[in-house]
Amino acid sequence: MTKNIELAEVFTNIAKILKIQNENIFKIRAYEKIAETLENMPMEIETIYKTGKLDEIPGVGPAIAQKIGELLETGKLEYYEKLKEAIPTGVLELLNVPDVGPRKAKLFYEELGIDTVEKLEAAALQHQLQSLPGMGKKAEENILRGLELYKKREQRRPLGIALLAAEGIVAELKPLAEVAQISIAGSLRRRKDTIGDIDILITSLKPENIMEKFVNLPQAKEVLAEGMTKSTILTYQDIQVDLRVVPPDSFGAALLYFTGSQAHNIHLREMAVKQRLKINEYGVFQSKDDKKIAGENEQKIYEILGLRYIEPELREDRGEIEAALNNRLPVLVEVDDIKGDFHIHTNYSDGFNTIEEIVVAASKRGYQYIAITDHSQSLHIAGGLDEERLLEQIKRIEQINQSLEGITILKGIEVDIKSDGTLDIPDAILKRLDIVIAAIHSGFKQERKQLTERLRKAMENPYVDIIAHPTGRIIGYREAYDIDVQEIIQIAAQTNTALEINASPERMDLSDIYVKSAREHGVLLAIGSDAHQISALDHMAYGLAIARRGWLEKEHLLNTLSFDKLQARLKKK
DNA sequence: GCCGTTTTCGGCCCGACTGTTTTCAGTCG
Repeated sequence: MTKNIELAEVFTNIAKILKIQNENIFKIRAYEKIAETLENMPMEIETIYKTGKLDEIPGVGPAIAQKIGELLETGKLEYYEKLKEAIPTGVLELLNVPDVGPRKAKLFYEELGIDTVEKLEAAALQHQLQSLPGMGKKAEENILRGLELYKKREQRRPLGIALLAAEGIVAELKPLAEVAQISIAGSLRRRKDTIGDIDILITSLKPENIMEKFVNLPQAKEVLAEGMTKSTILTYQDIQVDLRVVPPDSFGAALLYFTGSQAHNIHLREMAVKQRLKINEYGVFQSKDDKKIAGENEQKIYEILGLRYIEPELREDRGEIEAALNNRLPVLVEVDDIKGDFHIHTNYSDGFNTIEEIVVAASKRGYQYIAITDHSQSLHIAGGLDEERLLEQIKRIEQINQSLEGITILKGIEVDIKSDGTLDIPDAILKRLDIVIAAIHSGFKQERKQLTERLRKAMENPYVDIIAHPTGRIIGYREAYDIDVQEIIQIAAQTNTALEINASPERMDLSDIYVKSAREHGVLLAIGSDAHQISALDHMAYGLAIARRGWLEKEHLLNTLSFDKLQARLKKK
């Protein structure tokens, strides 16, 4: 795990403990902010520390700079150790139970010695909570329900899963006569790679029927809350869905607010305050007389603040507001810009479809080219191709290509990078391909240095065009392997190797912050669907989401090149 | 604890809902 994430966790926990201790909320926010900054930073904090530039990071002052230094130098933090003596880490876990916040956690710990979720449940079942000050029967019941939700609550879902679920619900609600406008909001609208819950926004003057329909949806397993403006259900997939209804003239303000991110919203509201304005989910208001001056559309709200419209994918407070202010927002790549797919498997290895079936499907999607990239021999389990079968496939593709019009199949391979960094198909064969993508599929547990060197060696190979799924993470199943992504980006720039945005919903690799960093280092990105069947060609949309979240314009993406220009950009074979 | 196109001290985003309350605290997004 990278140091950034480790440090972020320490600062998050400090914030939680301080909350329980009822410290100054702004001090707490300072710790929360640095934790978030660390999580969102593509650079290693250690690198910045070594160059003595910690204080250039927004939100880092003398106190936090000292703490980062101490953590990096000693691996420990005296201040944090002291705090943990007062509030054990187990108590912090209580905060993850819905309806338990810092005040109740403190109450339960101090009055009943509750320092684990298990103890909390036992106490609730024995009705020990309802007699505590400020508690009551209802409150205790709510905690029990919170515990059920806590146990059910899955990890964050891949974007692909959540998006399908949300689109299903929108399709049910949209036809209702009372619905004026409907939109997906929240992190789903921002197309974040993983989704906690689904937010849907509707405008209407008559919400009753809409709410009625919503809580009785076939997808709804359980109703968690039901009100006039806000209801929450749990689906059979255990995904929480929030529906909010506002009047039509607040659509823009509500959409802005419910889309977030929270950091983006706070930044906008701070700007508004300086202009003697107030923004809430109903509109933009003048401070002097509370007069509403905007609300019906998002664009107008940005305009009033002196900003260009900011696409949802950019709203993470990662510099997009400053860019909008200076008219320097990227012109994000769009779906129509995509001319082809660089990562597709067939039934030559572990895919389901034939080359012919895939090319027909790709053609329907308007692609100019696709790369057939089956696994190579080391991946026995996936029926990887040895030299002989690869040569056979090359021949086959050349045959098929002769009969095609408007689309070309690129002869390719997803070649395995062996543990010593060599490839398991010799250069003499790679040379005969149009495109080579290389990937690590084994030896994930190697040391950081060794893994990074492995990738370096692969990128230095004169025939390797793209590194597939560069960090190897699988969402909810496997952590990224321990590579120095920043160094990989630099090597990619030096060797003119593209990095893949693997669009498979459980991979989504590279992730947005590294994509943005790659862009800044002049590295080209290449989206690959990693499709193993025709329907998965549509995963391209998820790859595009990452590209847009990584600030990519058309020119940063290999997939936007016409077939002719693409050939000129690939390494010479 | 951080920060500065009114400030190096005094600010720091905004509101809904719920439950236990006689006016508000806690939680959530």
